[in-house]
Amino acid sequence: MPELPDVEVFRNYLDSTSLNQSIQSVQLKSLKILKEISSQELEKELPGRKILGSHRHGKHLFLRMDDARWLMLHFGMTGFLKYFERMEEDPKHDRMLINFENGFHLAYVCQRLLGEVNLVEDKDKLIQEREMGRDALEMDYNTFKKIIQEKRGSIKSALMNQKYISGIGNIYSDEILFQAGVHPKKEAKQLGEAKIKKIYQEMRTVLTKAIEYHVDPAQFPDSYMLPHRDTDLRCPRCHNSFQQIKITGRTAYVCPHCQE
DNA sequence: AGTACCACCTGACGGC
DNA sequence: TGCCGTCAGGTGGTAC
Repeated sequence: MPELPDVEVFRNYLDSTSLNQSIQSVQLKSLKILKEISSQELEKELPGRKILGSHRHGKHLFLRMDDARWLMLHFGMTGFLKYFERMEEDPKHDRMLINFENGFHLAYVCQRLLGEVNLVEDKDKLIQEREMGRDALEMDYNTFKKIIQEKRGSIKSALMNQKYISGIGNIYSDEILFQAGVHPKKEAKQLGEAKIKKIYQEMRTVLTKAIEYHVDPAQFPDSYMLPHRDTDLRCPRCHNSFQQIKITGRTAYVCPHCQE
């Protein structure tokens, strides 16, 4: 799931459930989601603290703790959050459990263990150290244009490169390019200014709308690719079949008739 | 600076 | 029922 819109939905979910509550205890159930920090440190440092707010950068979620540190969550390909009271509701692949003093629990769930949890003093320093690009929804047009014009390779891999633009993954890059009528294999450098502008506008529209629809494909307009990806595999415009091609190892869906 | 390929992981699905 | 290959909305390393 977790591209920019998914993580924004997680953020809203967290904000409406888990803020300003004292943490009683924390359990790490898998060490594989930890890269820079030990389970002992998390289990020792978080109890007694509260989450005061949240910030999203691309696909990363940062939770601001009341000691000014940041709990960083990345969701890999299969992660999400769940807030619940009864332990029977604890999801199957819970990897970290935050137990609040009010009796509720927040689970960080990550089936394939490709996500990461970390606790840092300075989130901006981490963003810089890990060379994360500007968040896709925070990026102005001129910066976007410069990035696209300077990149070699396909427009799809340019959009998905987190080092330049943070937040867009396989699904939403397909959707943005479908809406813009641009073929994902098109060389970024060869795009004219009108097309770059169109892609930029569609990037904003698609990501914003996806958040509004709570990333639920059933709520997307029929004119979007997403609802058709897992069903009829047909282009809602021309009704021809979507083609599946490989671009830098990922499966891209494309309508050869509507995208050039 | 690109791409191709592998690795990290778990699990679902189709073919035999 | 079981085994096997393949694939999955992410990312990082390596070789070319």
